[in-house]
Amino acid sequence: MRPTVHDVAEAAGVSLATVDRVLNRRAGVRSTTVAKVEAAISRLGYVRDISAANLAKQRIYRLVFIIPDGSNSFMRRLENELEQVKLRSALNRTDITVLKVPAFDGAALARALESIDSKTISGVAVVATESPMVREALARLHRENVHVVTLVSDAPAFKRGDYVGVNNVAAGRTAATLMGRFVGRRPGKLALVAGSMLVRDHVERRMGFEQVITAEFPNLTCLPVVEGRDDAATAREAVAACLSREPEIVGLYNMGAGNRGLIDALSADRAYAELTVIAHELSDHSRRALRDGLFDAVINQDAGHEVRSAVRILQARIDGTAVIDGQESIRIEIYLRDNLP
Amino acid sequence: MRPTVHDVAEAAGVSLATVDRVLNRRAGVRSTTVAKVEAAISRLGYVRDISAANLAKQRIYRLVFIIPDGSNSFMRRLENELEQVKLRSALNRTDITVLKVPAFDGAALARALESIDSKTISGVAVVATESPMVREALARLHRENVHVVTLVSDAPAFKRGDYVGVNNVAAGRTAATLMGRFVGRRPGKLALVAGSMLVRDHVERRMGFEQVITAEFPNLTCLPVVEGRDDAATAREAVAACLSREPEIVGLYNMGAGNRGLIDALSADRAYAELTVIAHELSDHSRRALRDGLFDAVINQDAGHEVRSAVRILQARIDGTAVIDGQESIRIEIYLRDNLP
DNA sequence: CTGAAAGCGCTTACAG
DNA sequence: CTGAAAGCGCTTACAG
Repeated sequence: MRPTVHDVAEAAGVSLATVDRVLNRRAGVRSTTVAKVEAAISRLGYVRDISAANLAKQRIYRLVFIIPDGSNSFMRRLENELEQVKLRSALNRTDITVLKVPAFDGAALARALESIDSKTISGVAVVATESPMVREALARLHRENVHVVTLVSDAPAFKRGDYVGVNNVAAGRTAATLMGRFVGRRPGKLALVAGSMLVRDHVERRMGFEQVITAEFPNLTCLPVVEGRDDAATAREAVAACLSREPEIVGLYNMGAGNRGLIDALSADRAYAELTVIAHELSDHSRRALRDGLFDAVINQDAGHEVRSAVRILQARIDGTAVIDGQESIRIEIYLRDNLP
Repeated sequence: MRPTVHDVAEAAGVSLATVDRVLNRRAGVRSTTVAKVEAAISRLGYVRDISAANLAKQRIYRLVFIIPDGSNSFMRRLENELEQVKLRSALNRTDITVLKVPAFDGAALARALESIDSKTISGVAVVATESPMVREALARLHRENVHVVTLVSDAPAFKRGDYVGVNNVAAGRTAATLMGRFVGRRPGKLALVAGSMLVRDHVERRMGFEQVITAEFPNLTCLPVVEGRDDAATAREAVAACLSREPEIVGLYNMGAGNRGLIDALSADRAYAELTVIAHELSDHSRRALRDGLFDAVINQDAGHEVRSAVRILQARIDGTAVIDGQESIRIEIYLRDNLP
């Protein structure tokens, strides 16, 4: 049988209340008493039963998730996964509030972060936009003991939280290797499409992509990045213009959202079916494009995994327990039409 | 506040004990009483707190995992992940016993299954070998209310359990698409290496691989399968012989274990560096081969995910709660040197 | 600075 | 067939 607080209390010659004080590092215990209890704990190999503790405490993990508003389908998928988690959240003594803020808007994000009451909220997960105001707002939460996780897009200047998302430089490199290998040895140009070069993920993916193309596929050259604003109509126009302007294009890499617009542009001319196309994020549209052969590969991150991971990490930080790294590391997934889940 | 058993008891005008009897479908309650309690439950929207129930019951989930013995490094990885889970298992009121049996040996597996005492064990996860004895042993467990999960390798004839693993036909198809695209348009032959054509996973991977090569890459032809017995030395000899016998080989697909032998054979002649090589399962050896450019892609399934998933599913089946499909579906992962975790 | 007693949401003998 | 009381492993006022 595992030892309990009763065993510790008896072994240390103190009461349950005192054991509890030591376990929870509450002030006001004589240091010799603390030592006695700690000795008993390590002698017995006592490990606290967190479920029982949470039951007694009637602890509820109050978490806030802040994600971008708008039509970006990956963000909507994230929101949908959050809804799923909320349905089961009562069972985990977890209460999740979702806040939506305008995309690419540091000031709005900072305001949302400032609105968080550290008295009632114990953890925050946020799709970060980089800005000094955001950084300061995150720092305030950290000072007030609110645990922070950055989700999908990191804020490297803020070092006090966990990041749940992929390494986007590596994701760009992965796309480039697939592109180079799929295109083969013939020479040609590559069209690059991003949402905005102001967003960190897209900048990083581009960097990784160009690194590999330059170093390993000298037959290919990258054209300047076309910005689609993560919006279907804008992306369609931008891609169509680029494709008609540059007849030597052999491949296209969309590192942002707006796959719907991209698909429309590619469907406009049967000659485009020859292009090697690599995009990000699985959705109904990108799945169909893979099945139809319009896309050759999709790089994905699992939104459900990210949401569940962020919740588990916040809970672990709040409880002070360990995080299982293997379980929480988000993979750079490659999908062909053959391995779609 | 969520309603509790006290609220239900009061609303139904009965005692806690009776509420508990109804909740746990214990016999010996008058049907009108059952109806009253069930009405109260649904009226209040009562949901049982499983942690509290497990605390009161002092429930321990006693699980047995049966995996193949031997040098197959994927199986050793599975075993290692099980050790990790066991380290944390006391926290989850879970007790896991690992049984190792000779690989490819249905009789030995059946004996291990027969040794399981259904009085004390409530769930079993097993890397299945197909045989009538195994099927009967699994059926016995099911009859005696032991929940069963097949792990990595399914036993389709036994339909009463969950399968935690990948679709191996799809995995073979995925390998073939990568092979065909990486090789390009030049004609040539493909070497296929398996552990044994008696194992279901390998048969299925081969089927998927050949389907796609035949249908979509007419420039390529698959050579007869070479058996490496999932053993390094045997695999090395078999591959070396095949490569020297067939000068027109442009690609090699290893659908089994034994990557170490494969790597040795490929390292023997610098000309082999030109080959497109696709293998299964990430390990120290296959990672290095990817980094060195000896392997072009590795198809993987996440052993840690599989073990944790099997545990969660067994717990859910024992508790009668829902499983989260998205969380438990095992992905066919593709790794290039760029997206290694 | 420390302890006795009640309580978190369940389940379990035991008694009737 | 049903209920009162104690207990699972913790925490929390409250009293001293």
